[in-house]
Amino acid sequence: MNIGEASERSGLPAKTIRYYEDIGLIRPERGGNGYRDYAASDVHKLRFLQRSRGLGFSVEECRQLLALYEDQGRASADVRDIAESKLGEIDRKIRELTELRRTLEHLVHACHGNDRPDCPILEELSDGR
Amino acid sequence: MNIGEASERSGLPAKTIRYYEDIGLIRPERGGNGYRDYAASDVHKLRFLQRSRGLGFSVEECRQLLALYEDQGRASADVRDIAESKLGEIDRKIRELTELRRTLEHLVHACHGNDRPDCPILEELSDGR
DNA sequence: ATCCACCTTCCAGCAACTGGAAGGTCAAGC
DNA sequence: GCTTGACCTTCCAGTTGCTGGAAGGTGGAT
Repeated sequence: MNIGEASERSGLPAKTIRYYEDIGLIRPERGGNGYRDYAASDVHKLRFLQRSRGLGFSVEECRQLLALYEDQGRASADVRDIAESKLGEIDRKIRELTELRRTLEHLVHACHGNDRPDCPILEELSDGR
Repeated sequence: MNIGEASERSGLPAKTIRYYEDIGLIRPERGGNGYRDYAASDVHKLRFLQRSRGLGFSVEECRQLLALYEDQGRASADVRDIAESKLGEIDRKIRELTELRRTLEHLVHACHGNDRPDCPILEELSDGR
């Protein structure tokens, strides 16, 4: 399929997909006309990139994550180690996100759209906590 | 306190803190010597920025999130609406991260460091799923 | 007085896109 | 078969969000 469809299916802008090719992340086939030709498995990888980039992994980290998928020697202990360390990072991110969520929800509930002056979070803040 | 201590307490490099000042996110006092002088509440905001940036919110989004904190008219419905939409985004991020975690864990368990050729995820991939 | 670790500004470079120009391709309709 | 329009190509420049380094001022300790 052409880049337009790959873009639509993966949720990544065509520009970004071309950029990912420039830096060697995904290497689609080329048709006789010079057009990029994406396989369904490429789209799968692009979606994977889209998700992991959106979650704060650097492109280099994504390259590693992707390598876990692509590794032809698969199942090596090295590869598993990388995956496990990424798992640790993901867990940390989930924890932080959950904490941020709690903070914000607290804010939403405490400040429920009226003008009462006793928002506990703002007081916390001005306390310097 | 000076920028060094603010950096240490917030987990942000001093460079980044100065950059955040450049773009108008945090405006510390200045001492007679021209040094930046951070209040404890500034550090609180910096920590908040550190967390939310690390979780994939853009600087502009962080500016909005921060505004929820700083809003002097506090508790307005507008402010609450922004907070609620951010809550939605956070929930989505948590969901995606959880999904990414499951995918990776699957990989770790399926490919447990030996050379057996039947990694189910790789098969899925080459299927084009 | 002289360290040395801190602070300042400024300017340059990097990562990861993003937009736009200039031009080639292809299926559809006349 | 020719044109139109939506696609595709490369290339180059700009943006965002830092990050490093130079050049120089500050301030507490010896």
